[in-house]
Amino acid sequence: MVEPVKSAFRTVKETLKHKIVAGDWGPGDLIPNEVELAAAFGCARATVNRAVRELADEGYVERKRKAGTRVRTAPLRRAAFEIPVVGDEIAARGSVYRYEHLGQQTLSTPRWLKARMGLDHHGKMLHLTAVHYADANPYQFEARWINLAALPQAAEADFSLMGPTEWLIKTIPFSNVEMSFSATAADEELAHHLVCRLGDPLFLAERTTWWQAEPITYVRLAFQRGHKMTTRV
Amino acid sequence: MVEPVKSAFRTVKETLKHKIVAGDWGPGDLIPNEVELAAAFGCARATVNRAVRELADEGYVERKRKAGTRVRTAPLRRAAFEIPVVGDEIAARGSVYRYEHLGQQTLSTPRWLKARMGLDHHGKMLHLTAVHYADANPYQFEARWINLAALPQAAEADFSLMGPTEWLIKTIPFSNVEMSFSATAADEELAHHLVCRLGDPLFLAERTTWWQAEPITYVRLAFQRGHKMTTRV
DNA sequence: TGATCGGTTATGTCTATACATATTGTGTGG
DNA sequence: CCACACAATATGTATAGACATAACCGATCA
Repeated sequence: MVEPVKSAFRTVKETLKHKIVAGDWGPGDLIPNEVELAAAFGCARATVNRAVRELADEGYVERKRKAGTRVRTAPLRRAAFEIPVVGDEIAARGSVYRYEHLGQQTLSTPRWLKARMGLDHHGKMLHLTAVHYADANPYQFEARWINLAALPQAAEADFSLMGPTEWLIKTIPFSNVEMSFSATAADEELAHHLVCRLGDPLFLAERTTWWQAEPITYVRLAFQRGHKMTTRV
Repeated sequence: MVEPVKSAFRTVKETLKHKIVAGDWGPGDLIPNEVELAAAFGCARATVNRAVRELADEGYVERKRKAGTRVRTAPLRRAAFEIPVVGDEIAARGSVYRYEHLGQQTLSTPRWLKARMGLDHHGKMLHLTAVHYADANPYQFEARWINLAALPQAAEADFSLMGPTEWLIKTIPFSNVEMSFSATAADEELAHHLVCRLGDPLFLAERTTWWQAEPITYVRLAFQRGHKMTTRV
């Protein structure tokens, strides 16, 4: 547990947050304005401003000019996940990570993929499949498409040594991402590689990545049976 | 698309972010210090500080006293979801929301639930089941347990009118939550209520809620076949 | 009645300045 | 050559003061 360093704006923030969480100030209630709070806490308005601004960012209050600051009526329920690289995730759990490159081929872009990536022109895709292992157990099956029109270097990369995820992070470290999560039934391929039965329910993550508005890659990650993705808010 | 209002710190932030995303400054690179940036942008150091601090919060850079500010080597991949109340979610998609309360009973806490909620003492739980509909179609099956030791009022609440989620938000608007997502196979009950086949893969969300360190409720939400949870980062 | 125009108010941002604090690097003495 | 003290440095926080801006509210006028 990291105990945050004391500082005036943190004290103000924690004090106000406590009043909200404990219900002293209920949803919809107007809280004192910044000048009053600054006087009450004996600090500058800028200090109160930072405290209350952060509470607004975190979804505790809503602020409006002239109208003042109110406790949110419908508190924001946000879930945030850190998405680690699969190798790091497995290593962090104390297991040995192994990556098996199954194969790659250059294909013309399937229709469904063009729709998903928002591509209008024709072009080639590099298609890769791989399995990620934790110790001796298959952990995740990866099926990836890389847009060769945007990333021609991918054709020359050697994905038997470095996984496509690592290679992509190295090549374009900052990108925009759309992720979606769902459930799917194991087909022949998944059942074989993840060592489960045909039709078993599997947790599925899909991710499309853009770099400067250009679609780069789409990946479909099927997790081992029973996998859970967890977060604490 | 919301075009953010122009302001100096936003300009600084966007300019720096662009340099990072475009690769002008690569991972690990040291960026100019606040005084230099302030001079370059012709603004006060506090303005630069806010810009860079927000970039650090968003995972673009790492800051250390005396050592300076560096572009993150392993950019944080975060996925954030807004978790709406199911009724609002369905209404937002333009469908008609309907809620069907199936039943409720008071039970002693099962062993698995005590483990999950971190309860050591014995006590009663209110167990509820319900189905949420979008138009005529079942959307989500809800199985919920409410800790009566922490929330005795729940025993008197009428959950045929107001869904347990709404009731809980009203009762304890601000709480801590642990969520997890996985895939499961439809059992008899789920197949019946969600109108799918036995064994169909379903997307599952589980949520445990605490209020001031006290466990309040655990809920298991099974979504209609094919459901996807999507987010854009 | 109703639309419009200012004035008032609370938040939003910015500045200049100051001191605190973590961390690095340097130099000194053993 | 190492340990330790100390200076240098970049970020972290706080201050008072100022002006900007959105939004509410009442007054004025068609």
